[in-house]
Amino acid sequence: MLGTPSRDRVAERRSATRREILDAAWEVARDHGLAQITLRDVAQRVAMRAPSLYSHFDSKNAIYDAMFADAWTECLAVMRATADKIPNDARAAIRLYSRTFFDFAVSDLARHQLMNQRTIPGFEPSPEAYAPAVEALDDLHAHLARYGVTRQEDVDLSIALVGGLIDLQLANDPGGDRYSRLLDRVVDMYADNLGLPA
Amino acid sequence: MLGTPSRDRVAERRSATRREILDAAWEVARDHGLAQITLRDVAQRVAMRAPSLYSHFDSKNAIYDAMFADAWTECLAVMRATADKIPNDARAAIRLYSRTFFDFAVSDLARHQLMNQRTIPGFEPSPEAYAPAVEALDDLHAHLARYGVTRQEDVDLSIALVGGLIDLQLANDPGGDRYSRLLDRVVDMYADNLGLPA
DNA sequence: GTCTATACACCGATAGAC
DNA sequence: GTCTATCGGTGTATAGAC
Repeated sequence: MLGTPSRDRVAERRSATRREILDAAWEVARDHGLAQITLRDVAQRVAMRAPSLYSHFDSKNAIYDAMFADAWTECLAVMRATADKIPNDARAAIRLYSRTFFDFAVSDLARHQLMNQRTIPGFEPSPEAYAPAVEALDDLHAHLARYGVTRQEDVDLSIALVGGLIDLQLANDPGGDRYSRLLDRVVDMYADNLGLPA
Repeated sequence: MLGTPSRDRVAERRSATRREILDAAWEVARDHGLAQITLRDVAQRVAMRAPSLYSHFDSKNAIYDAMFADAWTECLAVMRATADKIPNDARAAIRLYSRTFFDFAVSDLARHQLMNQRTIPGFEPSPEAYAPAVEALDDLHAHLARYGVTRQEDVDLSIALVGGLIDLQLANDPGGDRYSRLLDRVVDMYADNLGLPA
């Protein structure tokens, strides 16, 4: 069948177009803010009209959903990339793990708002988009378990401690280190409280 | 001047109308979410048309601004109402202070989003609206100073610790106590780290 | 002064031609 | 699959009634 592209080629082109749209959406989010994304603005950056986006995404929230999956997939990759550099010492290990997540979160405000805050009015991530986030959480549990930290409330606490610093860093000193430099201290407080060896 | 209300009466009526509009706005925020406030919805609850609100507020953001001042003024009042119940013991005092703020924040999601997060797209509080927030922060500094906690980074840390728990409580277990019950433990971690007497 | 009526520009979303 | 046209909704501005 001359001139008829294979089914794979078609699927590949569709997937590439989806990727271009998502990249454009991230661009808009970083330029004007996550909540300020408009379909017309995204469409313009991929040389389309706004309604054409509906051929690739069911709704604006579906774009947010794919971006949510994007963000947590990348986070998972970053966290696992440091997994083999993790030292044996428990405190040093938790410090590195926390620092990696902190730096990842703080380096992109729009991404952090999408991943960790409920800043978009009607948006709730779908179970599929949530999957990599659950995977990252499972990794955290496994990571802490290596040092004997297995109680749910202890894991909850570690998330609260790091999250509190991230939020303030982004809100009150974006690009600075006012709260970033408190991270190691907080991890040590945490380790002390759990009775981990100094 | 029979039938001509005094200047005071007029100002009083205007102020009362402003109050009614703000109360209606809070109602909408709690019913549908802070970002879902629409002028038409607020107007309907005070038996007006949307454009009439512009006789009392310059813009929608001006309503958010007045609500922001509202929230921090109330917070300040709540915090000061417990000020005379503060025990002498440093740890117990910081525990009570933290608990009071935690409970206040957690009891109203919309209010917390307005006070402590940047969830409304174009909104930035005016200096006047910010004043009670600054006052509350000054109170916190003075409170901690009574126990020898004066370094900026130590104050920052206390805010991050409590704030991290508040955010997770509202996001992951609204109405529950999953993170609330970790608050005293966090305060003790903090006190230990600062070397406060046990 | 206060409110209404009307209008504008923009948004997400849909219908239908090609 | 992409387009044009359009719909109901939003915040906002203004002219004019009372």
